[in-house]
Amino acid sequence: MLKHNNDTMYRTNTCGELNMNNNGEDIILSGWVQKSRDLGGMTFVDLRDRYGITQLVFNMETNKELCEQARKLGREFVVQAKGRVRERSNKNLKIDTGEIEIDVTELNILNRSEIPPFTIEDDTDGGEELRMKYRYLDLRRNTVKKNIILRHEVTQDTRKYMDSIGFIEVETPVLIRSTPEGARDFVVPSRMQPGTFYALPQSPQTLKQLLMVAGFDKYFQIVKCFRDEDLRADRQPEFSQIDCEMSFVERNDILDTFEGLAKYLFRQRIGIEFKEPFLRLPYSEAMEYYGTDKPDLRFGMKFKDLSEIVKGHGFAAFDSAEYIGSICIPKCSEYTRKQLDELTEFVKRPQIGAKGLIYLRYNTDGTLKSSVDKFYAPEDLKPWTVKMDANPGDLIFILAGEKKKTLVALSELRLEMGNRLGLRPKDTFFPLWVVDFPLLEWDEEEKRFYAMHHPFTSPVPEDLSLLETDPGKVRANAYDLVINGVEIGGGSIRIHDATIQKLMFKVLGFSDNEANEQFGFLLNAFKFGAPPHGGVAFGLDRWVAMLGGQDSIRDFIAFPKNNSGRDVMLDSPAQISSKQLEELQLILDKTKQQK
RNA sequence: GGUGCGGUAGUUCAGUUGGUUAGAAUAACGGCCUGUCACGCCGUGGGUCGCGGGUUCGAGUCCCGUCCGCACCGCCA
Repeated sequence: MLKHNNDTMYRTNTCGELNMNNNGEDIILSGWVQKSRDLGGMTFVDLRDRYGITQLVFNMETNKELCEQARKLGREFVVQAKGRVRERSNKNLKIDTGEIEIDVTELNILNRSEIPPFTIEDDTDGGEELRMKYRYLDLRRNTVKKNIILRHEVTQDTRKYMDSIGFIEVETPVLIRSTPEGARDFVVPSRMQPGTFYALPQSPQTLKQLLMVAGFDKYFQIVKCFRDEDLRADRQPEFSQIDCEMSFVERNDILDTFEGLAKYLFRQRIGIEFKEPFLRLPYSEAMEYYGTDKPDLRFGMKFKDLSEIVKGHGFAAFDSAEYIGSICIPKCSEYTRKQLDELTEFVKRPQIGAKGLIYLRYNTDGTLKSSVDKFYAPEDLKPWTVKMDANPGDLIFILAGEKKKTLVALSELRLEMGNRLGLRPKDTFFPLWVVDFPLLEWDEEEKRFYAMHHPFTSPVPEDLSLLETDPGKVRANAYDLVINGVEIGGGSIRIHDATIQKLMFKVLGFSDNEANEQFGFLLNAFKFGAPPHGGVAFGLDRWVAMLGGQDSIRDFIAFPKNNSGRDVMLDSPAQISSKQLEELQLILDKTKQQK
């Protein structure tokens, strides 16, 4: 190790590591001024860096000049302090370095700072917009900093684990070609071939399949993906995936392999051990019992269909309904009229769109009280409680209507009740695989099938014969990893047979020519010995946010975009010069621009 | 593309039925203070009420438009 001359050295230690073991040592610290407390005769300065905070002390009696210098320090000044570690007379046990302080003998201002627009503290006074504009200041805050560090740890763990089981990381290009299926592409104009465009990958899907053809039988990559669609708290236009693909595997090989990764990350990062294999729930059951393809199974409230029991009593909303779904809320029979009205309003909101909410109180004394007593005598209501396995003290909610919509509404109601009853704690995790998704989805507007996952997804073998006769019934050999109601990742066994791939394109309405034009490179590759293969991709941002106990992925990305896809710090996207436009042979349609 | 909520001091917010000089906290600045760690006390400065238009004797407040932010629906294979 090089020996440094202390006169030329910025620091000997960080602001997070000194304690009583260092008592009496001469040290140098560099960092930012978090706060100073001027008591007249003496001044305390909290010096902060990535590692923590150390208190500097200045005393009027021992060094008047230095103390006055310290008084002039502003927040976020970058300073270097030389001095000696000593025990505090008043210890602060809230911080790691709270037993010691630095008796400063020399103070150097390395850089000054303007007054920051918000406080650099865990509980900042800054609003979201301001924090994003000054993201480099926001990142100095503990809460955001530790999220970014967590992300680092998760990516390191992932690389370590994947390497240990024989996967190799391969980088795939970012400038590729646009494909018509799926999300809207981000597009980059080509200068050398004016009038043509690259597209940024929505995922390296086809490229990783080509790597399988190339014989790299276990591939992974932590990779940026791009989708030009509207944003949400858990959706950014550029995001990162842990992208994986394997050859000579069937579905269960993949699920087992990546269950291993999931368990490893939970164990390493938050010390949670999953001993049992993850539940594997067919899509059809997820929809029937939870009304969603990403159920939160931290709590029950499974749906049941009451159609057979409740129809035929003259209550039109039930008698005319395609589906009558019900959930049982434990121990809520005492819900007030106001609470029930609130929940009725909740399900009637336009986003949910239920017509109304029927309730049945199963009182603790065994009596029954429903909002449809006019149509049902108590003895008619009794079978409801039996069907729902309800106990005295429970509350039963019923929604009726068109099946698809009602399931969605019931799902929202279930989650709302889960929230209200505190059944969705941040430190509890219920992972599961949802399997056997439908292969295709019918688009009523375009009158054609779309691939639910993507066009390279293999049907489950026993449904293959249906592909030409009844495509809507075909199940895909596809799976999602769902944790706490969040889709963390998904994948499938791919088609590796050129004939089936062609058939798939045909079902999707591609002519041979169109298929060749868009995906010829893949179909060609399949002529040269494509191994059976499949894979999965995990949303890194969502996974890290989940481990960090938050819903929004924004604070787990160093420089995220805002709700409208803008980077308010860089002020991007932005206009480009007319020279740039000329080079690209692009002309803007001024009539369509607002400014 | 749509729905809801919001935009007032550097910052976070309050501002009643439309009515006199738009407030609080915090931050900043000045003064006092020798064990603070949300230090304390005294004082000072600080406003394009997002922007444009309208109604009115009078608009932060009501109306219309617009921009920006957040959440959601559509969208996201």
